[in-house]
Amino acid sequence: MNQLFSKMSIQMNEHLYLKDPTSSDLGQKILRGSISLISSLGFEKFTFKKLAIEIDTTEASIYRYFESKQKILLYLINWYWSCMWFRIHMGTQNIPDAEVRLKNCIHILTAIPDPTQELVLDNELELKQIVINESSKVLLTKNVDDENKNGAFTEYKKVVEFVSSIILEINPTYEFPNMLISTMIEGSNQQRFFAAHLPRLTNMNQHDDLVESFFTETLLKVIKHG
Amino acid sequence: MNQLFSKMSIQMNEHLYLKDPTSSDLGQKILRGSISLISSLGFEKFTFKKLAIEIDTTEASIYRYFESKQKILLYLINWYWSCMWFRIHMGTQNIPDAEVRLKNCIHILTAIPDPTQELVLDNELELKQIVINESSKVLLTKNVDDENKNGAFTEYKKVVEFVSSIILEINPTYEFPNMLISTMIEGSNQQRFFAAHLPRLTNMNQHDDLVESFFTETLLKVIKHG
DNA sequence: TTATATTGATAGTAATACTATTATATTTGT
DNA sequence: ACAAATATAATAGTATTACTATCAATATAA
Repeated sequence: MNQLFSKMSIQMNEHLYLKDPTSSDLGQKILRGSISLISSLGFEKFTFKKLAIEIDTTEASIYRYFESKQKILLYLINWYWSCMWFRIHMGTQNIPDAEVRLKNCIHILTAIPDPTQELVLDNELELKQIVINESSKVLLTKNVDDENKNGAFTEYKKVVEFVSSIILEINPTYEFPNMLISTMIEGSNQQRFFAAHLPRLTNMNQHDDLVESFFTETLLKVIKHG
Repeated sequence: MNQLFSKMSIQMNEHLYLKDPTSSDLGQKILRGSISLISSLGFEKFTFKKLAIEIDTTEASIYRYFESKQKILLYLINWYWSCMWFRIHMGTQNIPDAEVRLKNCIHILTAIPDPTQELVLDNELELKQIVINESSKVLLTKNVDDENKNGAFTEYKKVVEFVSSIILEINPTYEFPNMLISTMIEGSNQQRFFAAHLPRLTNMNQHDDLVESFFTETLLKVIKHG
């Protein structure tokens, strides 16, 4: 049952749920339903009531799995980052050249994955869209520190540190590897949002996707001119 | 009365309010009060009821100035960007060397302003903090497109395009000036947030501020190695 | 087959995001 | 100085949200 959603098994942080949603039918309907509703309504208009109607259950039942809609979103985002962590491992194994490894990571972190080849989760594309549009709504809150203590962002931090270490292999004197990677990750999501809604803030449109090439060029220039 | 808050007069987009809040005593109390409450509570816990109590008026009176709390936040963000636009003009006038102009812009956009020298608004520091912590909550919504049509982001876009044009003066063949500047602006805010709450995503802490030096170094390397 | 856990059905509460109405000040034009 | 217009205060009310609580029905496991 664990594999229903994915080609890999993911161990999720237990502070994010009250009852493991992968362990039951209803739990999985909650995950599926929330992905689809958050995508379509946006996080502010997404409610447990609406989700209950959508998946034909009751608010009370959903509350047995998740404390709040914020926790569901944290769960989904964590799930996405576990998936990225997995893909980054796959994409850097047995590659001796650090620059090639870095380029693979940049690709994984900034490009929209090719649905015929690269997907690790069934709903990876929808999940990525949720990360792009909604993740700052649970990150930029007064209780980040509590969520952080509970490990809500561990997977994300692991990814950033892993890629930063590749940068240091290429240029051991480079001073800002973590800043560069977290800027790239957040920036790539923002640039996609801007391309869709505020194109004057970018140099691209929705049809020619320059995100990966922009960040690849930027990072290599910055790292190699130490 | 227009000058009560600032050393410059700012013409605010009239789609952002129902009644000009700079035109009355109550209006100015609403602005002051919302800046202080949004800073202390965070945007999600900020309500018109709480603001009404704080400034000793009623919800109904506040609703005569602003349609919703989202509009107040948009107003404040717009105000901040008008202020940045003004500072960027001041900081680039009569400077023939494009690289110096660019460095001044990077400073204005990424550094915390020196309170004894650089402030243009009384509440510029609080406003900047609100932009750092809250602006994505009105940007990343399903109605960005409507707000954008109403001109809610015009000042921001003007700033990005102005600085991008300086980049093109330095290197006319550079392909991604707007992406670089909007990534820098958003990134500098995020890096400050990370330094305060998720330091593993950065290479700094709250006490040694590397944001300006990181972005100055990055931008110059990227632009000049065409 | 009895005990246990899981879900459904229903109800209820406090807070939020508003709208509406009327009364009371305050300002302004003449 | 006074009527007219305007701004604000006071109060009430509604639909929705974000929960909590209770109890019955149903599936599952010992």
